[in-house]
Amino acid sequence: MPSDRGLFFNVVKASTNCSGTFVDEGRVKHALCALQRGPVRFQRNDVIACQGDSADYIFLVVGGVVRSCRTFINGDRNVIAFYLPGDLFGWSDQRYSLSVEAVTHAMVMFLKRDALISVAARESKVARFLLDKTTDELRRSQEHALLINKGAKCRVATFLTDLSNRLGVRGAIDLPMSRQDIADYLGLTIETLSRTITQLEQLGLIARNPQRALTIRNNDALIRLMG
Amino acid sequence: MPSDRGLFFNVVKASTNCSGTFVDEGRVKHALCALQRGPVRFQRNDVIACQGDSADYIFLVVGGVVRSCRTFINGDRNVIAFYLPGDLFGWSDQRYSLSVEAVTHAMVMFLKRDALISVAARESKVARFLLDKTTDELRRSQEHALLINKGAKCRVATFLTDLSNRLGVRGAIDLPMSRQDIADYLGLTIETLSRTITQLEQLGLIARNPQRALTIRNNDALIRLMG
DNA sequence: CGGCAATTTGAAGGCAGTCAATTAAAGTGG
DNA sequence: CCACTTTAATTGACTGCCTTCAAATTGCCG
Repeated sequence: MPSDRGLFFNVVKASTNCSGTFVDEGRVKHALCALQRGPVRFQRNDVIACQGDSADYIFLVVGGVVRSCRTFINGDRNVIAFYLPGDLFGWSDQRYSLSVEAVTHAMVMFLKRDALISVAARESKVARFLLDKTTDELRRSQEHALLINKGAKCRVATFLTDLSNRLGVRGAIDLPMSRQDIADYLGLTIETLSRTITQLEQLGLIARNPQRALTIRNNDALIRLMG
Repeated sequence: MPSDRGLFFNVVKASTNCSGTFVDEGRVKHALCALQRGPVRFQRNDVIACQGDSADYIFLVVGGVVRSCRTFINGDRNVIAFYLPGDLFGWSDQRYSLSVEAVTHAMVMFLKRDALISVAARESKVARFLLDKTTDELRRSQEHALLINKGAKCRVATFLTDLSNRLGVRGAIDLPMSRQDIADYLGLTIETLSRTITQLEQLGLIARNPQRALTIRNNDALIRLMG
């Protein structure tokens, strides 16, 4: 793992996939170092940022899994997205409209938004990085909105397939998040989620493992369920 | 209305809200002119871009209303978003994952994506403009995903409130889109949508007008329904 | 081993969907 | 301008999926 100092620079550099193309690597590195705070460690379910807080920072996940969600006055909660290492998010003006919380133990880097934008104004590689990350998240969000109109089996099948892709694992998926997290993300109750998982198990598409892990037994059938 | 030539430049300039801050206005204008095609006129329900097409262009709505949607093999359709004049959208790599269609007669400007990105690399104002538009759309998309988990009355109330805000009208809203469009956007059937509108009417929150127009009679109660 | 939280399973109810019919509105041709 | 056709929108009756409420089970951590 790289040193914390310059970590964000390394992420940008790796992401833009073009070593040595910064006009002045030292200067860029220095600028990015100056605006980064952390990474900060968080425990499971810690609140990283709260809806309503002044939106001064953009977040970069360095380790673990993070969720962004909204909690309503009646206690209902919706999870908007899960973020994995390398994900950059948290664009708001004025105040956060969503809370950010640690799903697992997590390491998160805080990037001062204004400073980040002014670095982007000088360094087109950084600007490009921000745009790429944001369009990625937009695509994800749109797919998420589409997903919520489907039946429970499709939602769960899609969730499991996407997650195993994002985690880069084949076969056994060690679910980082609770049933409640998944249910709130998929717009289901935990009961319906649990029943749906049971159905997929009985159909032979997946198997339950110890801990929270699941094994995909019939990937093709799972993908077919996604429609 | 401004001349078509340099239209995109004028949009960027107006949006960045800082006249005279481009280092070389003439050069920037020339660069932006070179990458823009159109605006092109479309009739109601015309397909502007089709899911699966090579994603070479970004779209800027100049007039009318546009929708982006996905149609599934079984014929189901979901509307992801409606775009109004000034909205910029269509980020995909390789191929569009959504179709873009005219809701009303519409004028759309086509911006070559690669050219746009390379202009953005040289002009930080343009890069900032792209990032702002994209984060705006991301916020909208996330709110949309949240909306679909709510009851029908809340969805419709939120839709009407948001639309009247975006259109900048008070009282009477001349709905630009069909019931089917709205239903597909809200994740409801047209029957449920129709019944819900009737309910809101009977509650005295809205009134039906000739054409497709609606009048908001009790804005506070409508906002209360949004939760 | 005991206690608490998370998950699973069961039974009953509600909200939106489906199927079908009616009404209203928009487009066409005489 | 009106009769006719076609499409969009509304209304009704019934079904089904997911939710709600409740209980049992499992798993985790002291």
